[in-house]
Amino acid sequence: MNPKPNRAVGRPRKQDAFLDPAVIVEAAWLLVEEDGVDALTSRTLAAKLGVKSPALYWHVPSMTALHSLMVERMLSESIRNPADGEAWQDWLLDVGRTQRRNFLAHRDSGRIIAVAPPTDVIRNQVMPMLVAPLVSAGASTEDAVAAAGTFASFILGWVIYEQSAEASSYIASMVDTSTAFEYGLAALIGGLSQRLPVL
Amino acid sequence: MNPKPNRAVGRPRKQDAFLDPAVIVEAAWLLVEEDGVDALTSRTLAAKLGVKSPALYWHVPSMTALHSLMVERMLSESIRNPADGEAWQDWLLDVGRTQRRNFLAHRDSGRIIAVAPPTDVIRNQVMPMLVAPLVSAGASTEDAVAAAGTFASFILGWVIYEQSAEASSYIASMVDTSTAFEYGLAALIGGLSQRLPVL
DNA sequence: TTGTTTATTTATCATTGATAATTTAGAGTC
DNA sequence: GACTCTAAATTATCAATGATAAATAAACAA
Repeated sequence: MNPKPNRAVGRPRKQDAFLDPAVIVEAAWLLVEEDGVDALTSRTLAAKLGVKSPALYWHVPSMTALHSLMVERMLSESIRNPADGEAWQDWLLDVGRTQRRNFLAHRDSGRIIAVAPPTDVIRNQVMPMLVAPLVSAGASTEDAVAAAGTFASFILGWVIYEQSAEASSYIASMVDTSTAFEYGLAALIGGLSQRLPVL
Repeated sequence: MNPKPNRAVGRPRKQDAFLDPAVIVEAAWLLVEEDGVDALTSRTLAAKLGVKSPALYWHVPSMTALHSLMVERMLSESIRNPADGEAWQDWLLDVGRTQRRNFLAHRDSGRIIAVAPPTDVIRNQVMPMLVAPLVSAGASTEDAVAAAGTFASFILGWVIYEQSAEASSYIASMVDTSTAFEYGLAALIGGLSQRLPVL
């Protein structure tokens, strides 16, 4: 249950805890998924890893930095390049669905994204993966960045509301949430298609 | 400087502090705008009001509830009904600009929205003000709620990114942020226009 | 064997949200 | 005017939290 992988060469330590940032991030998501983000404290997380809380600070500089790493991990798993010959609209539609699904699979992820500064990986790898296909399709950098930002904003905002118990029960009392998301996603991509002089 | 309005009838008290939720919310926004949301603690807020922190709990049940009231206040000031004969597209465009402007005028408001459960006022007054004009224009309830949710999600997500120093400096290094917002807002409303079978 | 580096623990802080117990001052009644 | 009642604050106090310093132990190098 506790992530205690094979001890690597040259690594030390008393018991076989063997921490590193990836292991900590993994455990952090597990903890959040079980008990919610308010239960994610340095002590509860350390306990889950069979360790005392100051040990975490050897590997991760702060709780905020950990939040950023958690987001980095989730985002990296939620983006892909278009397949050969895949229209950017189809690709973006699929990425939107994937992102919503993955974000919802990580409890409270919207709140965590909202407070976590983006890491270098997010800025230099993840975001470019969203922008580049639009540029490749013929959009200007300005338009592509605006479109990607619009898309990312919609997904983030949507998931925040959907993950809020009060907000989502309110929405769900009137519409099917997934249907509404599909509606919004299709509208957004449709609107972008009108504006981006590409395809 | 400190909000200490005219003492109302029947109200007590030693010095002339005279607290109530509205005064507390006002002071909370001032504090956040000066020092950021991380500086908003029960003690700093109480100090700003010339009071000790437990006094706040007589008027507001918790810090989270205060966040919700702060959001309620800001949202209430960021929505209006369409004017007579105003097309819903024009109205929604203006509301989008107003919301972005007001949200940005309240430092860290995106983060606060993300963690604050919606109040009854938000659910029963603010959101309906966004949905009703679309229904009036002929949309089904389902479509109107989906469209309003999409709109609100975009605004929230956008402001969260724009208020994040790291995220917005990254965006601003490539595009003019306001231009990009206009682009996204126009695209979204254009996409909704295509889908909502209304004029 | 001794010393160095890496990773962890113990001990400790200041800050925070929140509550209990206490106190003070208007308002209403007589 | 004295007496009470209640609204609204204060003082005192907690447990939880993020974080750091100091001590410690295991692996490795010499």
